[in-house]
Amino acid sequence: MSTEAEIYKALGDPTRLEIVKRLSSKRSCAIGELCKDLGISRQGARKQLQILVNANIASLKCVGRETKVALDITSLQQAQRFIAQLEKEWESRLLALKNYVESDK
Amino acid sequence: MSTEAEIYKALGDPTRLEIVKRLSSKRSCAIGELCKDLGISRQGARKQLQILVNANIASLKCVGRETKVALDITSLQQAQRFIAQLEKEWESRLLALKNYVESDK
DNA sequence: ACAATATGCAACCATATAGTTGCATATTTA
DNA sequence: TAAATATGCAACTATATGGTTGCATATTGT
Repeated sequence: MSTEAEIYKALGDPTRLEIVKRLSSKRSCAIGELCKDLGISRQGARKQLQILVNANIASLKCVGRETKVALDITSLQQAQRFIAQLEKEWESRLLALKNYVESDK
Repeated sequence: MSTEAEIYKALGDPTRLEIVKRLSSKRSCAIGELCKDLGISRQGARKQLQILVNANIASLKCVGRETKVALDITSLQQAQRFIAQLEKEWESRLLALKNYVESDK
């Protein structure tokens, strides 16, 4: 399991976010194809992919001589839930403040 | 306006995420108070705060000799919408695949 | 006025990060 | 089998990052 910070950190780089965007609209693609799209070296792309894999945002599967990359949405959902929780606390605090102000009328 | 990657990058550090958590349950607090809670130097906390401010996740307001820090949820909401959009694309792709497979029966 | 408090700015440091290149290995195809 | 393709691993580099300390400045309380 990844921590929230790990997941956000993985998403917090333009190259990796671009990878995630591309994977979200593709079924899966090979590393070689991906690095051409990104305009960086294969090894550069591979390093970023490993970070996404470690954060459970992407998964790799060897198929013959290719390595297929696919998106894994579980961490993305975890990240989303975390923000939703923050917003919930924020809103309940605002509500408490509102009640306090109104009780003072 | 911040890019998605900037927002995630800002959230992708344990110290900054801790700051965000604390701010979500507090109305606002001074920098001095915050750095004591975090167990790091005031300047260390200040640097992290500036990153959150640049990402529109926190805002600063001078009040006398204090600087009050408050959460700004607009960027958090933007980050959440971005993930929601990714998931939407992901799901529609899965649905298309499902339809394709079933049409093949 | 003066001490205490709360802060900002800048320099510094150790480590992490994003990318590169070179070389070795496994799979496919001719 | 030999060439072409797709990849992994390791070393290297320049820059970014997270934190520190030192010093200057503004506000508050006695």
